[in-house]
Amino acid sequence: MTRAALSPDAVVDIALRIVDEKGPDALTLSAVAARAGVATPSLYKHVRNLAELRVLVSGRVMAELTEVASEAVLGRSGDEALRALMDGWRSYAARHPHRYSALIQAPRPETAEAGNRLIGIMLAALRAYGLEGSAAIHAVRCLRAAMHGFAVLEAAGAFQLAENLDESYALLAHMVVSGLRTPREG
Amino acid sequence: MTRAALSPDAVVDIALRIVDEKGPDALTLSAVAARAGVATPSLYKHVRNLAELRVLVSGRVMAELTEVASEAVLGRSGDEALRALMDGWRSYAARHPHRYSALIQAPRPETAEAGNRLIGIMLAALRAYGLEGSAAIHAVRCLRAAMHGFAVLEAAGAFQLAENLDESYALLAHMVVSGLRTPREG
DNA sequence: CTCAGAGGCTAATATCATTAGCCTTGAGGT
DNA sequence: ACCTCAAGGCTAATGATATTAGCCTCTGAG
Repeated sequence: MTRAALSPDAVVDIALRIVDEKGPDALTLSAVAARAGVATPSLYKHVRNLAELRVLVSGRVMAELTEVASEAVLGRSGDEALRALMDGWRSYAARHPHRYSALIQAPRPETAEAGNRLIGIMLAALRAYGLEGSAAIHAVRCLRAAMHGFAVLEAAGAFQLAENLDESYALLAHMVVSGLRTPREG
Repeated sequence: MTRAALSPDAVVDIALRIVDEKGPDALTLSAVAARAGVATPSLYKHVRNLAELRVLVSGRVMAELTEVASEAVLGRSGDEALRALMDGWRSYAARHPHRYSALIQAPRPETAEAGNRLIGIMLAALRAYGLEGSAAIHAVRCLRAAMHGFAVLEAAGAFQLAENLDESYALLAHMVVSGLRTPREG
């Protein structure tokens, strides 16, 4: 390494700080360069372009979320594991709303393995429900939709009323659990 | 009206067409002006700026969604109403994925009444479950999170596996219904 | 027939992203 | 001790885009 200086990871670090402070829309190469104390074009030595930087940021967020999720599930099973996963997920999103909003949902090869790991954790959290094959996939999708939907709306400040959000989320968790336990008619 | 020409509504129409065809990120004043056959600055005679245009677009989408939702709930009640609402919601999002992605969740005064109407419809769809006060609010939040989460992920192409999406969504609906019907342990 | 204003236009400015091409420095081989 | 070369910075230049200012021209109301 010819110089101390920047590196792709360092650029992503700075990007994350900007996202946290001013939201995903404020993530611009100019802003990153300014913080790095470097001219904008210099960043291209570390990152292909803005689009790629966004993907890298998203990947980092996904990794953090995976960390949180995996810790939540560790040593638990059944409803407890599921609730812990859901709580961890929401709490991460609530702690870092901008960062969570920077998550790119459209599948990208660069974040494919991180995404798969995350899905693996959800599958693990559902293991106790004895879902087979496709049933497990459907369950993961629903779990993901529920968690993500709530997280997005909460991060956007879309829940305006005074009612306690923890209670709302507890109901959401109850829906997931009872939906998995209750047999489906016809 | 001094001229046939443009109008705020016409501008939004064009904006919607662009969003539909190329996604929300392609919505730019240049693009709108080009389609309108007008110089970019002329648009400022009809719309305050790009941010406002986005809000107007979002308002239009919200109104359409309200229309779909209200039609779905009309003449139905109980599980049937809830499922019809959910199906209508998802089908709108699937039919117009870009448009759906252009929905702004952060509450804005300009779209407040449209949002309230939408929430009113969700409340109506839940009426048969006999929820009182706060309980109804929590239920609406969960319903909204579930529908929105699934719609966002589906629109983004986040569900990669081959499993049938209708089935996944049916499970989600089942979760909501059974969560509302099943009593919650303490 | 007049005239005010709605609605277009051009010119100008600022911010970004991105590319091209140059320069310096330090790590390693000789 | 040198030499070289590439990594990593830099400046200059280009091209979108948004936005503002200020001008011009119909058109419809009086």
